[in-house]
Amino acid sequence: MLRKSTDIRQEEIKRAVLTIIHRDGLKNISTKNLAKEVGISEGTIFRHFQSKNDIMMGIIDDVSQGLIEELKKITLLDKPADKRLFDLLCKTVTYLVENKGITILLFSEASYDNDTVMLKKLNYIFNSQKQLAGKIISDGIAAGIWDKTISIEDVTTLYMGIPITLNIEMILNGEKFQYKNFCNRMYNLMLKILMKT
Amino acid sequence: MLRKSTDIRQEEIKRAVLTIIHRDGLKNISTKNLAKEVGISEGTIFRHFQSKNDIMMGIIDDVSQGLIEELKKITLLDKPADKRLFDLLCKTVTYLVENKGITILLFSEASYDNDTVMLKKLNYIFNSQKQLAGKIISDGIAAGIWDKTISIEDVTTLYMGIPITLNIEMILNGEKFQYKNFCNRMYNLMLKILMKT
DNA sequence: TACATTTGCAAGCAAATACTTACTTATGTT
DNA sequence: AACATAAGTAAGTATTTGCTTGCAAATGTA
Repeated sequence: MLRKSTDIRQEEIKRAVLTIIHRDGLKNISTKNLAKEVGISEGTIFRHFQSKNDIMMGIIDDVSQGLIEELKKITLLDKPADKRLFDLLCKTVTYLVENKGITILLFSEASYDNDTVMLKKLNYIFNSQKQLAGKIISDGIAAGIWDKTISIEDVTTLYMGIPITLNIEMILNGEKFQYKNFCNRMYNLMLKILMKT
Repeated sequence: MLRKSTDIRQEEIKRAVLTIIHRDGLKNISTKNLAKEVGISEGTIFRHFQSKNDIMMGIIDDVSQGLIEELKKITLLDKPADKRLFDLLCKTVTYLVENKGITILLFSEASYDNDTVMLKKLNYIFNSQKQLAGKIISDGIAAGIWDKTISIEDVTTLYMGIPITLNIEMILNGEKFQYKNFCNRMYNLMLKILMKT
């Protein structure tokens, strides 16, 4: 009987959630299937997590501490705004491609039970991204490289559509979808919006 | 005992699905809750639908025959491309606001069980919108009002982010979210992308 | 009025759900 | 070697799930 620490098992279980969502769909993330995927018994899952909801919360916290913290660093770097916006977008796209299933989870959890704690966490993830993009755009305008007449709120709303569309395409078109150059292509469109007229 | 025809009951049941999703979350669309919302017994639901899955399929078919057919009409109207693009976007936004819960349903069904029939229906809904927008943009370029160097595929990908972001905002910000002028604001951003340089 | 059809419901079904219990076994420490 | 602790399991729990059954009553039609 191979034994592993709670730290390691927690990571394995969280990873299994994303694997199952991406491969088999949301319907199949039962604790029974989760256990099977990891190769442990169902009871062991509850040795390492208090509840199934705690697993989901854990994954969402990972996104906050992983992706969002990375994006903050990019935003605060001492680089021109256009470079930072490009990096911000590409980092997000890369993260979503490498963690397939995460947007489905975020979206479904957001819609699952109108749970306020969950909604706050998801609001943070969504609005952080939006605000960081807004910060960079604001910097670019201040630096004189972008159009000062545009509405930052509107541009960031449109910006937030990019990662979400990416996920819809990933679900619907599966392996066929081309993420190569995806961030470059979307970045160029954003540039045209920000461009001075 | 008040009795209604299957036609009417089917509409009531489908409407109840969207109401519950929007008000209480995805978790609560059990046949028991559905029956309670409509004011009938659980058994009666299965008098009017063969299965719960058939209810979902019915709603998705409604979107195809309702929204998508409307959008097709707009696309084929004899109007300038810019007017049609505006109408297309506004019709979509209006539909989503009036049918709150529908995007959650579409998205969750798409991710629920990797069911090919369902995925085909959803692919049709997604790609139809994308193609109709592409058709209008292509017309606008042919008419000489828009930039012929842009990638229609890229612009329509970005375009598809708009209705989806709208929904995320509706879920996360609830009643606070301002849909007023939403389509105008997004339309103006699209125009800037399409603009000749 | 007679009768077939449609719509309704209460009660029940097997299967699945998240989670618990009682107990075993491996592992690190003294 | 002795022991405490952490990690594991099989077999349960109560509850919920989508769906069925048998029968009653409303409705349309002759």
